[in-house]
Amino acid sequence: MERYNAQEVEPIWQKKWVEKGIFKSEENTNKSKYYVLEMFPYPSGKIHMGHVRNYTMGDVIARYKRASGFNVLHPMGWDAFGMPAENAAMQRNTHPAIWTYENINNMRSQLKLLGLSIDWEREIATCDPKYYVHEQKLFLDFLKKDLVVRKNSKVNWDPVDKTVLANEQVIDGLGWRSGALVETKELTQWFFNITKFADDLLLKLDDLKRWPDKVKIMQDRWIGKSTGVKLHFEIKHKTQNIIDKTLEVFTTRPDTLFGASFCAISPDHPIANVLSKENLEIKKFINTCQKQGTTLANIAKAEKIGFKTGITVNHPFIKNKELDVYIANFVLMEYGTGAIFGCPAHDQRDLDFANKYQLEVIPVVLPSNQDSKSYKIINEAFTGDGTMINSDFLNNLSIADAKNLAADTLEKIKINGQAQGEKTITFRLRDWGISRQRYWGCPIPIIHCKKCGVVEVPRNKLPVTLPEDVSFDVPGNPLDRHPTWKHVSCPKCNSPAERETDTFDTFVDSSWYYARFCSPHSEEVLDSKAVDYWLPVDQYIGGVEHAILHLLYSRFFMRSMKITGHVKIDEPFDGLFTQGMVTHETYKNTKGEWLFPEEVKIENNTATHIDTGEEIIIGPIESMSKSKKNIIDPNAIVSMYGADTARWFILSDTPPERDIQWTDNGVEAANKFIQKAWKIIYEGEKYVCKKEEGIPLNFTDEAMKIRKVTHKIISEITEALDNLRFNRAVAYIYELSNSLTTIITDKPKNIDTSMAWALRESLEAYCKLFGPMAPHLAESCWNHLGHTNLLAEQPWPTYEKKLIINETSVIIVQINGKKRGEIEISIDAEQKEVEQKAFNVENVIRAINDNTIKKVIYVPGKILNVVV
RNA sequence: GCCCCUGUGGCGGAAUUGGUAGACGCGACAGAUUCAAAAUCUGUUGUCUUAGGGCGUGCUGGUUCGAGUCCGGCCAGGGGCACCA
Repeated sequence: MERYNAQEVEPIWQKKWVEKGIFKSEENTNKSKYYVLEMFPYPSGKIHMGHVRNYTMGDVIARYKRASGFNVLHPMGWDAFGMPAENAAMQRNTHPAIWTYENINNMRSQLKLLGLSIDWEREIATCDPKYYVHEQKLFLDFLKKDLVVRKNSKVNWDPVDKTVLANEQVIDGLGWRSGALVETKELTQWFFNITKFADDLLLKLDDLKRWPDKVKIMQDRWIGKSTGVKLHFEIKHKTQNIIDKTLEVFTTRPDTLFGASFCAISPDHPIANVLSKENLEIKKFINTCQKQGTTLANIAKAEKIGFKTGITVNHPFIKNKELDVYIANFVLMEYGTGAIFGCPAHDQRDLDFANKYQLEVIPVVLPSNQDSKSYKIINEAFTGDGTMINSDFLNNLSIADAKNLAADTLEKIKINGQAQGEKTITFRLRDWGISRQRYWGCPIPIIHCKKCGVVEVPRNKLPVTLPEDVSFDVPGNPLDRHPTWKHVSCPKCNSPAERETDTFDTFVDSSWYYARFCSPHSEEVLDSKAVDYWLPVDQYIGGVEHAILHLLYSRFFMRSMKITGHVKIDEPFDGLFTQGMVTHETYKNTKGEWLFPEEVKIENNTATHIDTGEEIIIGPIESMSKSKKNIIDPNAIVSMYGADTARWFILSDTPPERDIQWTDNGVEAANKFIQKAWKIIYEGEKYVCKKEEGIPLNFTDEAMKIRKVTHKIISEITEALDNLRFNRAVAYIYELSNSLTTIITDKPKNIDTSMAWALRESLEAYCKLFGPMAPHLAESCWNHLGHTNLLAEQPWPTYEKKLIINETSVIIVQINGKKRGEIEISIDAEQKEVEQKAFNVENVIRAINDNTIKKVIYVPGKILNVVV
């Protein structure tokens, strides 16, 4: 027998698939469609094991669905804009475009080695003007429908690099590259009006039945809807520069108003701002708060500090009661109105604050097990359910009723001609800022004219492309300092004007790429026929790290594209699957330096350096990362074992949503299977009938046995793949392998025609079943069984129901819930019959002994439990 | 602090949703083959045992004829959010 040589064989099948174009997809309204999509990669230069896992899983689904008769769309592209290209440009003095396209070429060829069933003719790169011209059109469409707003916002500004930093690039208040103290700068920026859909984005989460709950919960909390009351406290005493007559406060607990003992505003509140100008101590205090916000977050989190402003407000319900207004470090300007009233008894933060400044603590909610006279709050606020006390007209009500009554009452009271309070809904979600002061992104198609203001670039002048002659040797945005690029004439009045030099956040690029894949070459933004046919994505697969932003932005884009008439539906992804990470042991030498796995030799649980023999410490298992060097290069695995081994390993043993640990033993086992399967087909083929032979009338018991196993396993694997349980599918493949091995190693000499037929049936099903997971091997096996067509074009095997139902079943006999024996009996046997047989089992007789039988429970086909 | 997930042999993990716990794989041990090794194949492999069984799914209590699965309380590990009024 020839050893199966994956490295030699795999390219041959890959070439055949391409030649026959079997992964090309076209709209075909006669067939049900199935759109499989994996999150497209950032072209960093090399694929990593995370990619292998992601794309292998998608490929299994794509191949399985294709075999199951679906018209499958399975495209691939590149999330090609973004900062790493600019960083590379700075470090290596190359152009971002050159670096990016080189990386794309590398990664494309690496991905192709994996034998993925991708329609490469649909490939897109977001940095391609042919792609982003449509993004610019979409932006202008959104602008017309008021989905885009322009407003001021604070950004992290690195004064050395002269650039805006993302939050994650600010480390302890310093720029990650320059180390400069990051400043807060106010810039006018473009925003997508995502808050417009806040309610709908929240509500429709319920309809996403095939999304992980985890992701839905995260989005729910991110949107952060809360219902409450916006209260206008009348300001009683104030300093001269304060012009406000009321202090606006948001609360979800209007029921606790009678327990209010102070008000507090955020250090960033406009009133605090005014005060800081007239009072140096307040200014100092605010500065301390702001420092704590970034650097000392962990230390400061416990301590609640405040500053008494001297301003007081009137209590809305209690005449002549005034509350002091503090500036407090724990009040956030970004949430609600940036001001609160404090009810220490029923909010821990407020209680901590009140205890520090000796403010009164009035309990207004009484837990059911407490007495109102003795009930006191000392160090722990009570946030549970109860009845109202010390609350005048709210007394004895439940919290819910008190909330309603308090809110209704506030709406009726008028101060300064307006209601004192109104029911309000607030969201944590804020509008999506999309302006980035960077070069390597999609230009925002806007021109700023001194006379006409903000002017759209006319559609026929799109795309606004990036200038190529830029340098990265000086800090700052190359678009801004380019000698000619930004200077244009106003499309409206023709006078000198300037281009917008900001580019889009790269999340914009990835918020609609899945739609563009439906018609990647269309002159329109989206071809409605294609989009209506293919969308939504039936199965989207990617890392959970995109649970919020990318997925929420995409959901926003679909809604917006619906308003602009590009699509007809709201939700982009019908099914979502978030796969786990790939992990590996870590290795360090005694100096504490990380080592690559290939530098380490492990014997009997002790590790030594492969060259020097020095002692190596085996560290914890962590997700593969360059910094810890615990990485395995997919290329190395593919060139050593072939793609099928890598694919097989990544699918085996570990459930796909969990982290998978990469081990050498695991890879060996995967490779062993590849060889074993080939051997089964190679040896088994000697005994099978001709492929055109018809089904025999009768089967021997032996033949029947293998047929039954085969059909059972077809049904199991079908179910496993329907539920993305790849590890279980692999286990069932092994089971069939074992059954087939037994037959083949027995080398049946007088094989009869029914066995020859059953064996062919089984071997062909076998190939088809592992086909989606090890596609190259499957083609070789299919070919060896005498077929000249491609397995990738064969239909998924079906099972006969009657072959997976047994005529007899094994009934477990229990005494008091403990297994005491088993009997085999016809599937439709009556309970009486089962009992009779069971009571003749030696073990059962012994166990019952002299005890009297109290009760007998019979679960048909499964269990007979005798209670004695 | 809050929320979510996970906890089953030496290891990765199965268990049709309340019905034989440990499928399948790895590792280990034994045997076959071999001059020998690798590879391959065949067994054995939760644990204690007086060989009848006993005990076993993080701990603990409960519901049930019957619990890995359901409910209450805890413990541990991982992830997410974090002063959200």
